[in-house]
Amino acid sequence: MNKYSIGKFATKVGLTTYTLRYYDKQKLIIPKRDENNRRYYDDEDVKWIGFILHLKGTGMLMTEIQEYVELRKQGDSTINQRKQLLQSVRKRSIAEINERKSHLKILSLKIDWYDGKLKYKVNENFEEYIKRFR
Amino acid sequence: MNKYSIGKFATKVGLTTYTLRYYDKQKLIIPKRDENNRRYYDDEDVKWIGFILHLKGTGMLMTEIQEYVELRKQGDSTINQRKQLLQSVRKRSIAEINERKSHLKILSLKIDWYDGKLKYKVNENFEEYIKRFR
DNA sequence: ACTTGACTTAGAGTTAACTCTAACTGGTAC
DNA sequence: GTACCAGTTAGAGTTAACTCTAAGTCAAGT
Repeated sequence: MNKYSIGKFATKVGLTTYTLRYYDKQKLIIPKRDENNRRYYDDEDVKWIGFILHLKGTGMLMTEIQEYVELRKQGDSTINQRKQLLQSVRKRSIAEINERKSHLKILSLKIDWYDGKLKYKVNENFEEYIKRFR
Repeated sequence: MNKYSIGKFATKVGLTTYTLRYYDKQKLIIPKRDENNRRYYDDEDVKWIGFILHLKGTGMLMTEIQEYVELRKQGDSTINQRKQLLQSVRKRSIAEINERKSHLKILSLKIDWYDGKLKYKVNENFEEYIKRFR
């Protein structure tokens, strides 16, 4: 099994040693220690941090990930709870994406409207323009 | 033309008076003043704050909105610059959505994997499971 | 021997966008 | 006449997630 010092691991996963010590303190990922009390990470940790980064990428908060870690530590009896936790994050994340998309649509319409002004010298105001779409 | 005090306007647009004074200070939306130096907002401001909130909703930063405001103040000669600014925000926002979606896909797969464990007592590990999709 | 990289605790600084408090003034409505 | 809403400046506090510094120790590698 490969062993990585905090520095090597940081490079491998694209984080800084500061962040990793911070995650350790926050109990997101707690590495083992060698005989000199130095942290070392293994390939399981590579998988685990990878998954954590996916969770973060969905907008899951650190406190929620901590909760997830707690449940995980308790073993298979908490699988249903973990699933529910992820489902609620999923729901929220999808809602956030949809909201952002709807704002993005307005922004896109504004760009189109500018295009109309620039290319065809259209002079309808944006509020009227926007009504004709959506 | 309707006039709104800061309090009425705050209620109307769903912000607080603190936030509106902050936006004033930040030059996002600068209302007119009455004879007693009190801010008042009109229907143009309603439209404008609405648009600002759409911009914010796309993830556009306040500094970028300030830049946009600056250009707008300079009149029609800056339309092309404004369009370009919005296009760059649009591009970034779409990229962020796509990234979030890709993380969300992994999270969804994990939920499905939990389902397999719970309903069908499947025992394949997640890393193997995940390889079969995407 | 010396550099490098690890360790510790404790706490300060950063970023973005608010959010609120203090302490005071002043016009409007009931 | 008093409550209410507005105004001001200045600055502190909040949230999330880092990010970095200080000041010191300790062990391995060249």
